[in-house]
Amino acid sequence: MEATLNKQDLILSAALSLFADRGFDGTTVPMIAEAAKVGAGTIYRYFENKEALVNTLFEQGTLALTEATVGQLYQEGDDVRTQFRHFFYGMVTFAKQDINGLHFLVTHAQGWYLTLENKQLFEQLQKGLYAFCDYGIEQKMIRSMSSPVLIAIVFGAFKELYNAVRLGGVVLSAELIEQVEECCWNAIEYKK
Amino acid sequence: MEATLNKQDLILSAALSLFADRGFDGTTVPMIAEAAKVGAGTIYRYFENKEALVNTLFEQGTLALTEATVGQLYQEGDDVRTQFRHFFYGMVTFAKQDINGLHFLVTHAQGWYLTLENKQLFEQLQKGLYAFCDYGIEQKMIRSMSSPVLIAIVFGAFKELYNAVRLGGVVLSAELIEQVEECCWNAIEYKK
Amino acid sequence: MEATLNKQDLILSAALSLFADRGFDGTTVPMIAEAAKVGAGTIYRYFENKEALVNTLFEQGTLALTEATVGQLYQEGDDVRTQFRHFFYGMVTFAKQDINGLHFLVTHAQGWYLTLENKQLFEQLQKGLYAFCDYGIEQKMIRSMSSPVLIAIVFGAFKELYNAVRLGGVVLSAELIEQVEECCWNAIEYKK
Amino acid sequence: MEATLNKQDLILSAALSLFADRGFDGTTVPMIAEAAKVGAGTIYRYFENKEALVNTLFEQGTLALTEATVGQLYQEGDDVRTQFRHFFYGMVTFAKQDINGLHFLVTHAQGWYLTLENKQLFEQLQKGLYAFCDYGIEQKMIRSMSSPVLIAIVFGAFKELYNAVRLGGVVLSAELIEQVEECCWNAIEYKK
DNA sequence: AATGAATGAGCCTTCATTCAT
DNA sequence: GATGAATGAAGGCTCATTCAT
Repeated sequence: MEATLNKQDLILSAALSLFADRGFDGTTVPMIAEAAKVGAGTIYRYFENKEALVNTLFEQGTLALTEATVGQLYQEGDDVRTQFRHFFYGMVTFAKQDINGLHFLVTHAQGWYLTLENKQLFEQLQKGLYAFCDYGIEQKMIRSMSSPVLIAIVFGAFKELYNAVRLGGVVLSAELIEQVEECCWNAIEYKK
Repeated sequence: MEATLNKQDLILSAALSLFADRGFDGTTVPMIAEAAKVGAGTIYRYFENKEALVNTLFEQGTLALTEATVGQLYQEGDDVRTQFRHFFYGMVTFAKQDINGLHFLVTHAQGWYLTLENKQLFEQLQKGLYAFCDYGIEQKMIRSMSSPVLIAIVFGAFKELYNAVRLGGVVLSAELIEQVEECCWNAIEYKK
Repeated sequence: MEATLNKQDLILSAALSLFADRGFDGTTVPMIAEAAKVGAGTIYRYFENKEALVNTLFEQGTLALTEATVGQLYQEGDDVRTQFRHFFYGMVTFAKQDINGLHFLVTHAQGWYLTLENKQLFEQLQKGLYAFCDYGIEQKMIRSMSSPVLIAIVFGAFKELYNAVRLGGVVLSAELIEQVEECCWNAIEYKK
Repeated sequence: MEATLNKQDLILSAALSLFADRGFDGTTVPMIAEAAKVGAGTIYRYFENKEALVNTLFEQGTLALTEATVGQLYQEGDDVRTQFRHFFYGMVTFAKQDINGLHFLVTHAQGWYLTLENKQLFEQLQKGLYAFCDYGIEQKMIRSMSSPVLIAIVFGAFKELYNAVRLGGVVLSAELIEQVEECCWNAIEYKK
């Protein structure tokens, strides 16, 4: 069944866990090899070096998160409140899929080892979210504030929450997620 | 003015910046020495090793943040809303004092190099904040949710915001801070 | 011929020479690596650290010397004089096999880096020799003196002699060895 | 009373103990400073560097041992047996004076840090002893053997014995010393 | 293709030596 | 003269990377 996981995926998956837990610099290639159950040399058949590996993970993650969030916005006929919900549940889905993926992305987004392309890719994601905020402000649905601040609030809250989940301190029920979504919306919604 | 800074403080300050930017494992002792403008060996006159250095910073930071936040709570005669404001402005003051300090703390709180004492110190801080949430819930001023979740939301938002400030993407005016404080309160306040 | 020597043996052999010549603290790992014609890192594939390396050598040497000396004693039917000869030629054989081995052992037997096990192993060797002296005294073949003193005399003489050989100042012929053996026996034999 | 010991002597004395115990390379300058109860910098007021310090000790020791041994030989009217006794008791006196001095000399005589002058000084001492042996052989009082071998036997035995004393395993009474002297003489005396 | 032994650059740390006080 | 804080060269050791099998 899961024998279909090829070596490259094994390596990527092992590396993601370790990077999320210990950071790029705190993770050694032998650690990844052992966790992926491959020889250390094998990693270099699939990735030019350790930096290429982290950049591959970062790119995949950023693209997936972009798709899961920005990609949910602007669905025809949706009002800003609904779009926000879609955006939020996009993050939830992304986070659920791989509890480490989100933490890896946010803890490695400023890494010195990231390529310019990947740094820009992450900025694109942020800009997409800023644009949504600006649209919501225009529609008088979202508080009139600098959109990076608004995104920081929502995204920061979400990120911290899932970090607590990842570390085992919090268990999220569907109901709780719904409440958190409401909290986040309350934080940024436009008040008459 | 600042010529009074002794070598130990120079080292601590340089290390804090570098740890905040590159993480513990991504920062080398020679990097710290160069940034502090001291010889590499000098660092070992003040700190037993690199781990002792990071633990000193972590302890100082955690104590200061505890004082700045939990220490602001439960002032006589204050209602929950006012206490929250004090707590929030405590964080603002802390963050303003050393823009790297907050980011350092949160990015290093799970580090393998932390002593048990420091891990417990940080947990104490969290527990203090949870207790405040529970009190607010009891007073029907804060939404009835698991307090770690509430703290994650407020603290995550704040942290992300100041990270944006640290990275230069956001400039905080007094007015903007006030608004953010309101946002955070809105996120968690009790709704009839 | 000796192309069969594996890396571990190359390292052990190079380390033995250097330790014998310069002592443990005066020998650097890069020195050993160069002498063994391996990379410095390779040494750590075979030995946990420099101390483990010196302890391996010490253990091997002590066991071999014990076998070569104490192991020669108490052969059935041998009188004390013959046993002494066997003991002496056991040392000769040991010293010939590796001219550095004996000097390494005696110069490192008090080292702070030795494990308790190795210190005890060396003490066992000494005790074995003491026991032989006590036996010889009982048989009225060896002078009645404290056995550590008797052993110090014979062993010290032998050791110093082979150190002179090692340093190139003395060449030992079979005949000379025989004479030295007689000298040593004369030193400790029982006189009517 | 002993306040007359100046700093230089304090340093020399502390260094001698430490070198004898841990060897030159295993002894650090701060160790010496602490044992001598002076600042580390003070050592450099009296000695150009660590090597100069060890060479000073080695020179003093070699000269004193030469005086104590070779200096006792060839006293008018003494036969070879008596001269040997004087030589032997010269060593005893030397060793008694500073139990570490003898061990320091013999364990450091091949050190890479010794100056050529000091190496030659030590060789002179050896040559003086060789000459005595040759004289004794000529007089048919000492066994006809290569004199370095004879010296190795006597000196090696003596050295090892006093090392045992130094390490606390053996206590030498006047009577025991007399016996050991006899043993050593027996080892090398001419047999009809 | 896969491995892991081997390598050496670079890390953390120590310590001989200097120098301002 | 005496000190010990400061330094940086060098040591022990790790680990990213290569390559023979």
